[in-house]
Amino acid sequence: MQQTYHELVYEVTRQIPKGRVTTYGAIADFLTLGSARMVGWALNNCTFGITNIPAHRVVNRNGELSGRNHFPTPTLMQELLEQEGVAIENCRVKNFKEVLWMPSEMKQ
DNA sequence: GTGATGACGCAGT
DNA sequence: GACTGCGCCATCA
Repeated sequence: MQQTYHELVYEVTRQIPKGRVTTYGAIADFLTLGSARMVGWALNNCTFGITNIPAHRVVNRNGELSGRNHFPTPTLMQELLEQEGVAIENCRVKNFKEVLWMPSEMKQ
């Protein structure tokens, strides 16, 4: 069993604290994947069985819920984030900078 | 085996 | 400040 990108991405995504969000770039940089696209691709596989992966906490560099279209319902992502205390404005994370969480914080 | 696509990011214009 | 084009690696047709 090889720890592919998905495994790593899943693990990192699972470590995202409640009320916080991270970006594809942050994960890509932390895992040194080389490109944020790999993260999106990995999460795409994750949605295959929406397990315990809070993919709704992963947004793009702009803080936009770019992946909402891949959820059962486009609003689910926003709903979940709002329930966790993350303010969403026009499909974008409000105070994105304040709720932004980086994988490196996981170790601290 | 080749071409196109993907839940993105960055540099250049 | 906003938009466009290119690159990243892997998977699918």
